[in-house]
Amino acid sequence: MLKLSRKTEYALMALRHLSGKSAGELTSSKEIAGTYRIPGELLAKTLQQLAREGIVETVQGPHGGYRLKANLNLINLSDFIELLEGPVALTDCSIDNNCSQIMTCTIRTPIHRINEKMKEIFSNTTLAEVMQ
Amino acid sequence: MLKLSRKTEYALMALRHLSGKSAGELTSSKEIAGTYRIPGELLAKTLQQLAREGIVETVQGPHGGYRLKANLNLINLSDFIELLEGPVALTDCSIDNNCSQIMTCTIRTPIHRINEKMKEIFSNTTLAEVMQ
DNA sequence: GTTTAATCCGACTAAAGAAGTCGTATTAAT
DNA sequence: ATTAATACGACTTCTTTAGTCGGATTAAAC
Ligand code: FES
Ligand code: FES
Repeated sequence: MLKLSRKTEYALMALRHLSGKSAGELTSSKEIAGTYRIPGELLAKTLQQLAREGIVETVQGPHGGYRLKANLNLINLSDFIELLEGPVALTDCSIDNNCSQIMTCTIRTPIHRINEKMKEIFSNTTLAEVMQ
Repeated sequence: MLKLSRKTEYALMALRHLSGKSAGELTSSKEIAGTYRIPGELLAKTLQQLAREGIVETVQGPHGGYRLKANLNLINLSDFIELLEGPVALTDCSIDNNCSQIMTCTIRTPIHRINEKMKEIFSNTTLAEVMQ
């Protein structure tokens, strides 16, 4: 139904929170979850994923937490979404060819065209812009 | 995950099939389902919905079936998708305000901006173009 | 007027995906 | 040693989507 997953939403909110902090400052996932009433465990896992991808940095142990690592001006929304929820594809066949309709489908090419335009919007939007 | 539902896919394929027929000619839902290996009952229900919306016309009884009614140049993809699967909204709050995060959310406005661009793409595409 | 081949439509079930929870391990400051 | 944080996989629950079924209606053909 063309909706972003909550995971993506939470990730964006977390990044915005982090980008409001002074450089190097650490924030616990608990603080963020508490502020926005987000399920803590879920946010934690999401932040861990962002850490693996080099978007945030983590410090373990008491007083540990997360802080921004990547430059949000250099990450586009398309890559970010694909990171968290897989390929941006209106249909299965938009990316790979695992679509069950592939042999008989008559709308593949036009849908693909629209898909490209959609991806373009996301590609042309940086995470920094989403934080504004 | 930003994917169209199968219902929408099937509906588009059916419309394309119908638009290949000569004006006034009837096609049974069974013929279409058979051609593209689509579950018959599901396609039938979808066509019935399109009929209620005035996009196709139906004739009951033996030798009955469906034929195009609306001009596909005059229907945009945005309306079509919304007809079949509800509002095009990246988040719950993009349309109504039923989002659970509404009080604390910090990314509402930027997401809304992107949502508008996305809808614009769909609005600027007619069904006729998708049939090409 | 009976049979038949189609649409009609709601209710149901099954499958898939998303969201959230839990348990346990690791890390490092105090 | 204790504590407060991250790390991470497995699990459960919830929601949505996909598909099926049963029975009604319609109208052509015989
Ligand atoms: S929808 Fe996948 S081939 Fe057309
Ligand atoms: S996602 Fe709904 S208010 Fe932000």
